[in-house]
Amino acid sequence: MDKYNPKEIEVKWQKFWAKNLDLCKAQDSSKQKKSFILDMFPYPSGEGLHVGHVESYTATDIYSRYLRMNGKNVLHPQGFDAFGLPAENYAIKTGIHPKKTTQKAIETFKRQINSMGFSYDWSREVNSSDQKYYKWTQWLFLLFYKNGLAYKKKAKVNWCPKCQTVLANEQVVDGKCERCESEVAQKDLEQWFFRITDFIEDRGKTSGLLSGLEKIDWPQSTKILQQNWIGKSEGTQLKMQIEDSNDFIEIYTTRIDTVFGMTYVVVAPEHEIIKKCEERIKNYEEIKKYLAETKKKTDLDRMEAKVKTGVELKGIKVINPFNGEALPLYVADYVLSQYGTGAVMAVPAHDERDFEFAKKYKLPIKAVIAFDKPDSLTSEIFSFAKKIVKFAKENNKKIIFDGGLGLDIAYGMITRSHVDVDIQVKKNEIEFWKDYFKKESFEIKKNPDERFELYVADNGKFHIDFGCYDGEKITNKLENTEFSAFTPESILKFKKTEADRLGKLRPKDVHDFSLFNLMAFVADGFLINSEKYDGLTSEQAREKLTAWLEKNKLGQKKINYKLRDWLVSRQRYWGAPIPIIYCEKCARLRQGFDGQGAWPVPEKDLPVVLPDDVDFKPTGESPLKYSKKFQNVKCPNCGGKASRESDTMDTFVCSSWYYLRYSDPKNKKEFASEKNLEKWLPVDLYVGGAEHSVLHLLYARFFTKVLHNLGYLNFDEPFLKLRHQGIILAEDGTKMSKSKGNVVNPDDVVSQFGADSLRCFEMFMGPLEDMKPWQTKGIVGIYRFLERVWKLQNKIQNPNNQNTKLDTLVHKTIKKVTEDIEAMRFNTAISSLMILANAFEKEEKISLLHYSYFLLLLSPFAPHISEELWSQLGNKKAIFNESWPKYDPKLIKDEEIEMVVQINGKVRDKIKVSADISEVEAKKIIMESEKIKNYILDKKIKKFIFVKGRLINVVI
RNA sequence: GGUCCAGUGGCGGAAUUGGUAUACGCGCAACACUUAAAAUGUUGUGUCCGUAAGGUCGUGUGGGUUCGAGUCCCACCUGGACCACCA
Repeated sequence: MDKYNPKEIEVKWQKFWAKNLDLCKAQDSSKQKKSFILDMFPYPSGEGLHVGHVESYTATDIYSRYLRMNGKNVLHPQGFDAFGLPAENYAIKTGIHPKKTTQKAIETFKRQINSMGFSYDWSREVNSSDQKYYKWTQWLFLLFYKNGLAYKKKAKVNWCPKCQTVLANEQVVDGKCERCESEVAQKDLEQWFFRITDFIEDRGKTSGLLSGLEKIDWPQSTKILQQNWIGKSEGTQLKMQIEDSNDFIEIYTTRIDTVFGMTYVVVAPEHEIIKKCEERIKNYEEIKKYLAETKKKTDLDRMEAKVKTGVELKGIKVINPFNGEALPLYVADYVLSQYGTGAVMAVPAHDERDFEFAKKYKLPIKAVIAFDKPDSLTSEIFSFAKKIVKFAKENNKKIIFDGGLGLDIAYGMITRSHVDVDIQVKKNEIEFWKDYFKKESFEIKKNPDERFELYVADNGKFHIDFGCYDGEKITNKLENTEFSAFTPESILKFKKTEADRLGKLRPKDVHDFSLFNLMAFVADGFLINSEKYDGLTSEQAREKLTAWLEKNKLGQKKINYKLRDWLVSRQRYWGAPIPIIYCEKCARLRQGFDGQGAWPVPEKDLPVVLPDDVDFKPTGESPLKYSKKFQNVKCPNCGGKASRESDTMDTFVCSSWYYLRYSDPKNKKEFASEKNLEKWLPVDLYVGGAEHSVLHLLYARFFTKVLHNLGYLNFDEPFLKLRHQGIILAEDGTKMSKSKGNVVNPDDVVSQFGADSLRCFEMFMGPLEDMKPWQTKGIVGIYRFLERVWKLQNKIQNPNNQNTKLDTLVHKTIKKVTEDIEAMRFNTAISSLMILANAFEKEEKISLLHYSYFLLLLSPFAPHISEELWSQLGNKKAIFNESWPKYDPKLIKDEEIEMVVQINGKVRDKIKVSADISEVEAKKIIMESEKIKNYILDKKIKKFIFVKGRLINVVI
């Protein structure tokens, strides 16, 4: 036998698999049950494959191989998300065409992927920059267009000055470009959008982007992320008249219950009312100046500004329809024009931002929500405290008394005040006080155990934390307070310090302290200062107030979303051209954009091919505009001279439907045939990074929903089960990055240890979804394990006497590995394989059967070595399409177990007993044990707890 | 600021979902093999006390529920991820 030489055997078997393509091939016509196991197709970057890719691809490869061995017809394809900015930017720098760099990168990726032994069905490879693919991306665009789901409009859009293109909202992070991190500016441009907002809620039989989340098996965190991104909020839209005019301002609020606390109104700088009322505004110059200032600010500036700014529109008052109050109107950039109506009612007593603004401009603060009645409660407990003190004096007892109002904090704000009383009594007088509190109908919940433990007494109105002291051991807090602490002054002081400590609300900011008592942000409560609505709960009030508005035609319920329509056009070259033709002549016929007639490219003329004769230098306009080859086009309607849309599509459009194409990648007539779509989709398992939680995953769901709604698909969620792989960090715990030079190149690892070691190591590092640091040293452990597996073949011999202990372990391992793969717990699967290998090593001889089982279990993880050892055993068939072993339930049962003997829950002994020992027998055995007898001595046994096959616990 | 997640040896991480905490691997130590080293193998490896047998404490901190808590509940501390002026 030779030494374990991964280099040699890995190349050998990769060649074998490449020659026997059917092994990986998904069978369109097979009757076996299908399973579609998908990786997010990679962007073929020049940097090559990353260990992070290897992690998720290994996971899906193990799963695919496992399913194949279980007789499933598995579709496990791979492809390339080949359009995108990096290749184009590289082209700008070097002049090398993106097509070339992309092609080269794809070759590298494929070489690296194949060197890992992944069992992809390459016959179904897709490449989004291939015209055979983007023909269908364009076709889908037209389908959207024809159904009113793609439209062009002038809008304020995110503009990245460095990338010289617009960006989707989703691609702007902290006001910066997701890609190059330069600050994003706002520009008014005419752009193409997809109506993703039409699919937030259910549409016919198609479930919406929100409700669809309920029926798919995705990580909870990802679902929540999508929900938050969609940002549904239910509120009220309210019309408010401008004093002495017929103009109205419409505002949106989720807290109409606080409407009586409105003390001013604010509009966004972009709000139309400013222009509309220009003549009436007395300080228009000042306003103009402010608007100019805010226009200069980027979104980032606006967000980072810690102090809110704004200017009053003098001469204009807005009327609160509920009480007729005329309120001042402000323009301030803390109000966003894109959300709601771009105008808000300001309730400084109950909204933090309004509060801040009101403080700065000295605007009135009116509280209209209370949370309980602290004043009445305070007086009640105050009188009770007096009563206790009096009683103590009468009976010559001494107590230490501390108390005050406590503040409950939620959302970082005060939501409720409650009464707290701490009483400490002398230890030897505790029985006396217990009796007293019982008489006062306090429930004593827990016996204080005659020590310094508090217990809670509760009479339904307030509770008392009750403890005792013996003159020495009292808490610091109580030491100096005796009962003098409990005064109205001390309560106020307590509240002040509490608020100071929180740093949230400072009483000095509020003129009237009783107001502070009642003030709270965010939370619901009871209405006060609200005329006939006083006493209602916030929830009741919202309903009544909205109903009143509806009756008077001043407002209605309104649902708002944060999600906007998806901006899909890009002023860049390396993407799929948008298949639209503009004709000036036809403009009258079909008013489109900028007075042009916009015509979809006829289906027979697809694809609109990306031309080669372009200058990549970004000018702010699409490079395609200057390609003669590209622009030389006739109007599909009148045949006259026309021009093409020169923008390309966001690469996320290409990746929103690629999974459908895998079912029928070579189809020239359709994006995929109905038959094949029905055969393979939806995707059964999708694995990829959590960074795609909103962008790609939301867009892909949107595409599926559109196609379902239009009758092309019979499912409305593309990915039934989704799992994320965690990021692999560099050894120092930081992110791997080229600039830091701490990137681990899979090629290096493969040449040193082999692909099997890398695969197994990445799976062994920890749970798939966890973020985990790379450990170069750790990989030798896996290599040693595989080396030992290699050497184990020396021990194969068919021993006559069956080794039942090993039998049990082998079958237990089959069970464990099977369950772990199903649940994608690959780390523990490998560890149980190691345990079995260690057990084999301890044996002088192992049976061929046991070893074969082991290899079958190992093969999805380390396919090369398994295949090699399998063939060395003389097997003709590749282990690749062997059957997955089944465990024998009879064999996994231990005959003898170690029963744990506990005394009061502490392990005191372990006794070897038969596995199905009964409680009676177990009792008998332990009562005879000397060790246990010593513990029990003459103590009374209260009871036994017996857990079959596990432990017995003696309670004394 | 909000939301979610996590905190277990020197390190990566296990723990049948409330039942022997630290599986498996790395590292470390001793020994064997060797002229020597590497490689490999064997043994040991949470803490404190003890020659030992054995015992003590022990899963971020403090409390609670339970015969029994890494696991459940409450409060706090620390770290991470995502979102963040969305009215």
